[in-house]
Amino acid sequence: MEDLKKTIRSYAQVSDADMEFGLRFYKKEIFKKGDYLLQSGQYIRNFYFMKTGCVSYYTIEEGTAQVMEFFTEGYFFTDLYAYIQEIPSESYLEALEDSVVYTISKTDVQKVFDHSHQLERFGRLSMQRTFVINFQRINQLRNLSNQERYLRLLEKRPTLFQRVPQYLIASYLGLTPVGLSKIRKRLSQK
Amino acid sequence: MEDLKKTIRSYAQVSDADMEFGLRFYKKEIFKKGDYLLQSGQYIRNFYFMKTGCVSYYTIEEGTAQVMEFFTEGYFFTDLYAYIQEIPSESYLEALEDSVVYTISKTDVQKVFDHSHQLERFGRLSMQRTFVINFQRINQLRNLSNQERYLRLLEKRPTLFQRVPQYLIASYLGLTPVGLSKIRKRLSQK
DNA sequence: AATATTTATTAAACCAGTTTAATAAGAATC
DNA sequence: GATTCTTATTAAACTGGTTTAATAAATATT
Repeated sequence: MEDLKKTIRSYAQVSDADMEFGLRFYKKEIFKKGDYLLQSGQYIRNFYFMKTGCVSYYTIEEGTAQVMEFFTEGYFFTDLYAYIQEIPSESYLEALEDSVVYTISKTDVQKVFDHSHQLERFGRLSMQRTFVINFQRINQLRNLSNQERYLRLLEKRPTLFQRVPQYLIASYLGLTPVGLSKIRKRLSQK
Repeated sequence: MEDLKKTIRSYAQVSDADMEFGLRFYKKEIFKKGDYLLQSGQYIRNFYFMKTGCVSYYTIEEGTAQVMEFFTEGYFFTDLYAYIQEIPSESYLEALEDSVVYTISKTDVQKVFDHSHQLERFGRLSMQRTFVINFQRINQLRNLSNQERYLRLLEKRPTLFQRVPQYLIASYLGLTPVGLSKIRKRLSQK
């Protein structure tokens, strides 16, 4: 769990004792391609850390998947919206590849935060990080064209395009497969 | 500062001693209509709580204002993006009405969190609340039509339409004034 | 009250996406 | 290697917005 430890310490100073206390609650889990970590209607009880693999986070709107995010190596993830509010999820977490994760239950997270002010701070700061990412996301949705968002994704997460079918990337960008195909054609003609 | 106190306690249990400790750092400030609490290029050093009034939070993209949010009574606000990252702001906070706020500096916030685990928890939970709101925002940008978003806003914050000029609301919805006018016409014809 | 300024609507031409449907290309399975 | 299934592209008609410009309505100023 070295990479989990390192990721936590990239957010906040945590003593060895507190770190050990916290890490004891994490368990390793393995999902096969196609497995669901979560399905719509279920309560989400766990937080995840992606060791290796890829999980898509999506809802289904009027019959078609709307991909919110692709979680890859080093991501902390869950259905944070349902997790925070303790409401049944309206989303899916599906392994797009065989994936290895470390996972901790929400009740254990609470124990960890109660026990350690340092780890509660980690919790606050990782929420802040999530805020920053979501803020950028909103800005990009508002201020960039679809073509620009496609180009940014290509630049920022180039490996995604090898790992994930294009129609899911189209969905992630808020497009239809046809729309993305048009953008790609337009770009290739220059 | 009763309403500030009440709002804090709506997030987390806070003892009278800790609450008193925290509130001592807040100062009352008054802004006149048209005043800037923040301008692009400046560092934002404070967190605000809106007692009475209205402040718009916007960037300028290619010469035109892009309104991110209208902060009204009971809102905690700042340019959270620049605040968290301690980078120069790219945004403006402008009073659309004479406004009374309570404000605390970031360094004092840090003091408060260091001193009180309960208030650090308030900090984490208010970040969570912000996450939930941003998440809904992203979902609405992705999944709703402009018309639907207009109708939701009308339903959720009806008083805004009396307080704020329509072209700013158009901007908030990610539209041009012409676009919003068309939507309103289309709706009125039914 | 008259005038100037700001804000909102309308019209016309345009554009980047959509939907539907057909086709082509690629990957998996027998 | 042929067949089937999945994924990507293309075409055509359509749609909900955009831009620009003119006009109308509301608000502020003298």
